[in-house]
Amino acid sequence: MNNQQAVTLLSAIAQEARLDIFRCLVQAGPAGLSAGAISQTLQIPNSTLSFHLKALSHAGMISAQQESRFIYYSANYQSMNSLLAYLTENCCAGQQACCPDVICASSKE
Amino acid sequence: MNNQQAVTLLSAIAQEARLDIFRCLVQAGPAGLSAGAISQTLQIPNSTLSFHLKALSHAGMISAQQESRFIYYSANYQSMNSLLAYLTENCCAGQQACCPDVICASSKE
DNA sequence: ACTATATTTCCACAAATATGGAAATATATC
DNA sequence: GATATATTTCCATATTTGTGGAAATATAGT
Repeated sequence: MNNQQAVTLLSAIAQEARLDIFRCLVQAGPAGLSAGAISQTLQIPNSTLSFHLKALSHAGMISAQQESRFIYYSANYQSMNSLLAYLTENCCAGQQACCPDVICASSKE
Repeated sequence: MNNQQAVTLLSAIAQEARLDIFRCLVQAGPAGLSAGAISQTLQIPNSTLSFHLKALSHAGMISAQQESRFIYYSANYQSMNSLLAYLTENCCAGQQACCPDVICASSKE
């Protein structure tokens, strides 16, 4: 991960509609959701949704997988985690206690 | 943390110069760095740096603290961690194994 | 007050981004 | 091949964002 890659990923989710879409997919899990399901859940017009899905996909934040007439989109967990790691890299120059463990509550139960 | 707050924070660091600045401060620790030190380290013109520091500060990603002639900027670790938690909230609807613990390597040693 | 240093504001311009209706393009079913 | 559904492309427009020189504003030391 470098600065530009991180900016690409961050820009992808630094937008209300796209952040909603991304979190929706993060919570949906690896199976993902079809464009239609996302459109219906989040009440986003088709053309607008398509624009944002493309942006997320192009940035590498999500992946698309065709299945018959539907296209299933899913979060790219690897990108997400690389990004989070980049942001916190060498945090506080090695002095503890500045940032608690908060990643992925679901992986902690 | 809600969608708009998260977008505000993400937008703040979704830009090459600002991401550099932010990471610089994350690594500098709570004591922070003066505007001049940042300008010198990252080779950013004063007016441009000021613009970006203001953006980061206004978004709540960093904090400013005056000390004599200098203004020390430091990362707002609480914002950062809230943001990371929001992104990964309810990840995979509770099924493990999608996202490893990656937060703040320095707090793990 | 004068000088030096630190930081911000002002400004004008260039570039990128977000929006949604209408039409076009898949893909499946009858 | 006709029809229905899913998704994308096209387009024009409005808005936001990034840039850096020059001038203005702090703050400290002499």
